[in-house]
Amino acid sequence: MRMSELSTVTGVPVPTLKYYLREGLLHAGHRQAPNQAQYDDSHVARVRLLRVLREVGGVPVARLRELVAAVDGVTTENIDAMRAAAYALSPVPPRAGPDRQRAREIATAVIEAAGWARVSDDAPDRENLAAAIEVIVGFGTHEDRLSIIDEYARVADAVARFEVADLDAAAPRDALLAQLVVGQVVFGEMLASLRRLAEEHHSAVRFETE
Amino acid sequence: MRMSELSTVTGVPVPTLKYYLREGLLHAGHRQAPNQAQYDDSHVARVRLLRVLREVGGVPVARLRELVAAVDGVTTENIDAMRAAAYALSPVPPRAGPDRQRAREIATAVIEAAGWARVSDDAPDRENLAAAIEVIVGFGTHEDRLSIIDEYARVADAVARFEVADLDAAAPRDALLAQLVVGQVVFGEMLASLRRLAEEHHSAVRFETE
DNA sequence: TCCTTGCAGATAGTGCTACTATCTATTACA
DNA sequence: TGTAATAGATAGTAGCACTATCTGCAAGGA
Repeated sequence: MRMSELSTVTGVPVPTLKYYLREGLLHAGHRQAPNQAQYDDSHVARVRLLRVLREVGGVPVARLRELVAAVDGVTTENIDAMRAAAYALSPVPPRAGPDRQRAREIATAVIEAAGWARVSDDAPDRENLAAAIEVIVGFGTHEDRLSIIDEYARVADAVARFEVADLDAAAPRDALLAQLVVGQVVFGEMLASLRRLAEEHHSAVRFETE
Repeated sequence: MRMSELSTVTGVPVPTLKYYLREGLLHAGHRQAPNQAQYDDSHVARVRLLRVLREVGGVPVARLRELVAAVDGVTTENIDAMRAAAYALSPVPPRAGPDRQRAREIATAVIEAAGWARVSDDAPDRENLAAAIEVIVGFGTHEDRLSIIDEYARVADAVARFEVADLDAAAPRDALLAQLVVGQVVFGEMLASLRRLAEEHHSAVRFETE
């Protein structure tokens, strides 16, 4: 198919497709002449993945680039590509405050308590977790808030267990990673929405009846 | 205190404070001369709230304006201010695809099944939830993925229940909202990090041992 | 064959957001 | 007294994600 057809099929304007090509987010079409190229289903799939990540996941284009590099890497094992994709979805942790070191220790303890032995030492979410814990520790006077973290970890474990089990191991890597990434982003957004809805309900119950 | 002191106390540059004044996010100081005004603790609290919302919550300034209107409204109840804060934290839903209507019906059913009767009809997260469901339905062939949504809702319910119980109802409104926002955002980030860590562990277990 | 349409590649421009800088006239305070 | 700070107004900036325009060339129907 030609670019205009790719555009109509995906609903993405031609200039935007060109932009994605320039940015290396979309692989070039099969060149047939200096100014002619053919696109196929792999392009359609890639564009759809990019749009889901941008629109649903709010992933910035710079992140998409790293992520796409992981998806396209031919030399790495599946697990390495998946790890790279997962890392690309981690936000940049906020700058450390005075309690960060202590928070890091708590984070390590939480990960150990959850039994996540296969998490690598340089996983960026170790730092993100520490950053969140630092804020929680620094904000309230309640030390007992920390007891809830292991509870959260159990919840996360159950969710992740389901999602990983749901992956289709036989799928080609593109599809496998797309499934992982879409699962992470979309299910993550869904959980966030559900959480806000639940909070609206419970705060209404609490503050309207007092 | 004068503006420069407000600036050093909050860590926000003077031009930014002036910007917030212009935008109506920060109430004017107590005027003592045509070019002199005094600021007090209420200004410090407000600036802190604004920064928490912007930096931690990523709330756009346009949203802050709505939120501040709710906070400052003298006639509104706490619950209205809290609802406004919660709405400000909801992302703008992606544009609807062909399955959105069906997704909306599923979303409504999920909310009902969870027992969240106090969620208002115009809660933006109804649409966000529908958007996420639409992607899930549209992406995979598995219809049985939908069964997990109620599971997620139960998790969200437990989390929200804890967080709302932890709020200090006696605190001044700016502080109460800051607490709500920090709770929502930070606990949300923490849960997301834990989720990615758990996914790394479980996918390592699954894909390295196969 | 002509001629309209589409294409690739390059460069430049747009719209939005959240500040940031500069200017003027005035005031505080060491 | 004079330096620094202030309010208010206006203009400028940086980053992001596109979007528009231009050039030379190719494709495919009339």
